[in-house]
Amino acid sequence: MLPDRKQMILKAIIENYIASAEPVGSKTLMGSFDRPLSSATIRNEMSELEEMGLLEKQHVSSGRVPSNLAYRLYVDRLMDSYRMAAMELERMRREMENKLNEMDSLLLAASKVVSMITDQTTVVLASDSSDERVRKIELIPMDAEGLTYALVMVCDNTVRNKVLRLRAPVRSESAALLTGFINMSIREDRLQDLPGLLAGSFGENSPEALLAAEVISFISEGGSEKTGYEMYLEGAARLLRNREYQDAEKAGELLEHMADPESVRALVTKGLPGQINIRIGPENEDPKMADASLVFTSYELGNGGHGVIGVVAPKRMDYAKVSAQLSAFVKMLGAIDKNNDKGTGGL
Amino acid sequence: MLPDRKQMILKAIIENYIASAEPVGSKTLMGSFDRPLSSATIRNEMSELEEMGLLEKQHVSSGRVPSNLAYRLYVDRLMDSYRMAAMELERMRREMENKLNEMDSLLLAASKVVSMITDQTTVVLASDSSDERVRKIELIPMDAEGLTYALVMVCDNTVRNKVLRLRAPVRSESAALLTGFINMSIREDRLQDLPGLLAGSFGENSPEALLAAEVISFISEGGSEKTGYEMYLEGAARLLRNREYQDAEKAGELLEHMADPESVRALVTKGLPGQINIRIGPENEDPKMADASLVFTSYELGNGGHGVIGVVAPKRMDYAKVSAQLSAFVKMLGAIDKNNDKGTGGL
DNA sequence: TGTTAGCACTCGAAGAGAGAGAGTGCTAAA
DNA sequence: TTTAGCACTCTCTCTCTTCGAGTGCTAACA
Repeated sequence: MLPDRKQMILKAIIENYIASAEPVGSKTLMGSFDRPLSSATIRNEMSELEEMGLLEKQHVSSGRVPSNLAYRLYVDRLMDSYRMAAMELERMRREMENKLNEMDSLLLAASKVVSMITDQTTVVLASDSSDERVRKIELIPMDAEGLTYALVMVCDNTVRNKVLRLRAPVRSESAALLTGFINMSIREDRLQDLPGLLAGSFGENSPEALLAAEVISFISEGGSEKTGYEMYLEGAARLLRNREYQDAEKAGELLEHMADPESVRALVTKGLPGQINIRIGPENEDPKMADASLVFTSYELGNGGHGVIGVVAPKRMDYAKVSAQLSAFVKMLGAIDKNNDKGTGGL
Repeated sequence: MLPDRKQMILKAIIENYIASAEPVGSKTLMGSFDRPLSSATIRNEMSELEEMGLLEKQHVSSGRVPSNLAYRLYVDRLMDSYRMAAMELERMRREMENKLNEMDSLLLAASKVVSMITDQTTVVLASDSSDERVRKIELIPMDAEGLTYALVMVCDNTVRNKVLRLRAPVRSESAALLTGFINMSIREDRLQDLPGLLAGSFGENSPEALLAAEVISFISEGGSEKTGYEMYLEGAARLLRNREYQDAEKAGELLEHMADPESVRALVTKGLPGQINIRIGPENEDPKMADASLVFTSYELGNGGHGVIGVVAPKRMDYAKVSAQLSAFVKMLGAIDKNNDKGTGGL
C-alpha cells in the first residue's frame, strides 16, 4: 500500500496529465495540494514513484508521465467516481430517442457500401420524407394474456410497427373492435374525434382507451416524424490516408465539418438533381472545403424518399471513377428498394 | 478551345498528379506520349498552360500542379469515362444486401449517442442474437387489387415486416386462408411440409403458392439472419482532436483497426460481462492498441440481444467520467428497448 | 529525520546555416 | 518548331547551436 502523500502526488500527476497531455514537472504541482510542498520534496517523491515503476520519463529531464501500471492503479483505487448529473442523464435519454427516430438503415447501408466501393469518405443526406399518409393500422396480439400487442401501421408505401406493452390486459376481441374504430377514423380523417367516439364503447380510463391513446400517439408521431435531416458519414479513416490530410488538425476540421448536417446541406444545395455534380475546391464556397472536392448526386427511392449521396476527397481524387461508381450505385439504390422494404422506420 | 497537344499534356499532368500526389515535372512526363517529346518542349507548353491559369507552381522551381480551373476542364471535357466492370457492380449489389441484413438502428443510435456524450470515438459490437422463434405471421393487404401485401412476422420479442409486391393478384380472402395454413405450420413446426399442404388448396404455380414461397423465404431468412457480427464505429473525427493522434498516419492506423469487426471482437473477449472493463494500453494485447485505452461494457437488451459497447481514446482519457457515462448508458439501453421496438430488423 | 534552497547537468525543441537536387526559364543551335 | 545546355531558384535535409524546462544531488535548516 502506497503512503498517503505518494498517493496524493501520483493522483495529481495523473489527473494533470489527463487534462493537459503534457509531461508533469515538479513545479507545476506545487500549488495542487492543501499543505504547501516545495518542488524539491515533490521531486524526491516523484523519483521514488519512478523507482516503483509508476512514473516514466521520456528523457532525463522531461516531466513525468504515468506508466501503464499507474493508470491501472488509478483506475482501480485512486480515481473519484464521477457522478452524472440528472441533466446529463436526461440529455442522453432525449438524444437516444431522437436518434432512434431518425435512423434509417437503408441509407446507412448505402453510405457504408459507397465508402467501401469508392474507398473514400462518404456522406448521405436524406431530405425529410414525402408526406406519407397513414392508411390503416392493425393490432396483432403477441401473448395469450392480452398484455402485448404488435401495432402495425400501413402507410402509402411503408409499413412500420411497434410493440405495445400494456399495464392492463385488453382482450383480442376488444382490440379488433378498437382497430375497426381507429381505421374508420383514419379513413374519414377524424382522428381527433376518436377519444370521444371511444368513450361510448369503453370506459374513460379503460385499458382499451389507454391502448387507443398509445396507437394515436404512434400515428401522429409517424406523420410528423422527420422534421430534420438525417445524415451519415462513413469511412472517415479513409480520408486520413491521403497525403493532403496528413496534418491531423486539417483532417479533423474537415471531418467535423462534414459530420455536421447543416454544413453538408449547405454544400449540396444548388446541385442538379438526377446527375453527378462535381464541386472542385473553392467551388464549394465554404472555405473549409477549399482543398477538397465533393462529388455528389441525388437519389430517389421507390417510395418518394429522396436525398443526396456523395464522396469527399482531396481535389486530386479520381473523378471519373468516383462519378461512375456513384451513378451506378444510385441506379441500384432505386432498384433495390422496390422489393426490399424491411420496415426500416420511414423509407 | 485548347490545341490538341496542350490538352494531351494537361491531361497527363492531371492524371499523374491524381495518382502520385506530387507536383509533376517536365521530365516525368517525357515517356507518357505516343510521339516522343523532349522535356524542353513540354516545359514550354507547361509555361503557356500556366499563363492560361491551368497550372500552378508552389514555388519557382517546383513541378506543376493543376489549378482548380484545370480540374474543372478535366471533369467537363478531358476525362475518359470510367466503366464499371460487371464484377464490380455485382459486388456492390451483394455488399448492399449484406449490409441491409446487418443493420440495426438501435445499436447505431447507441453508438452515435455515446460518441456524442463522451466526446470520444465509440464502438458497438453486437453478438449474433438469441435464437428467437417465429411465432406467427400476418398478411395485411395494402391495396385494393391484391398486388401488395404487408407481411408481418411476430417473433418472441420482435416484430418485423416487409412489403411484398406480387406479379399476380391474390384476393384478401385467399391471403387470410394462406395465413391460417402458414400459422398452423409454424405452430406445429412443419414449415417444410407447407408447399405440399398448399398444393391441395391452390395450384402449383398459382399466385397464392408464389406468395407463400415469399413468406417462407422471409421466415427462414429471419431465423438465420445474424450469422456474423454487426459493428458500428462512430465519432472517428474526435480521436483526431487528441494530441496523441496528431500524427495522421498513427490515427488512421488505429481507426482502421477499430473499424474491423474481427479486431474489435478480439479486443473485447475476456471482458467481464455486466461491468465496466478498462484496458490500458498494452493490456489490450494487440500492439496497435499499445498507446490507446479501451473502456467497454457489455449490454443486454430486453429481448436477449447482447453485445459490447465501448470507447477508444488515448491512455490519458478521463476514465472516471467515461466509465460513469457508459454504465449509465447501458442501464438506459435496457430500459428503452422494453417499450420502443420499432421493428428495426432483428433486435 | 524530513524538508528545502541552490546549482550543475541533461536532453529535446526550435532556429540558423550549408549543401544537394529537382525543376525551371532562357538562349542558341538544329 | 524542337531541342540541348546552362544558370538560377527554391525546397528539403542535415548539422550545429542555443535556450530552457526539469532533473538529481548536496548541503543547510527545522
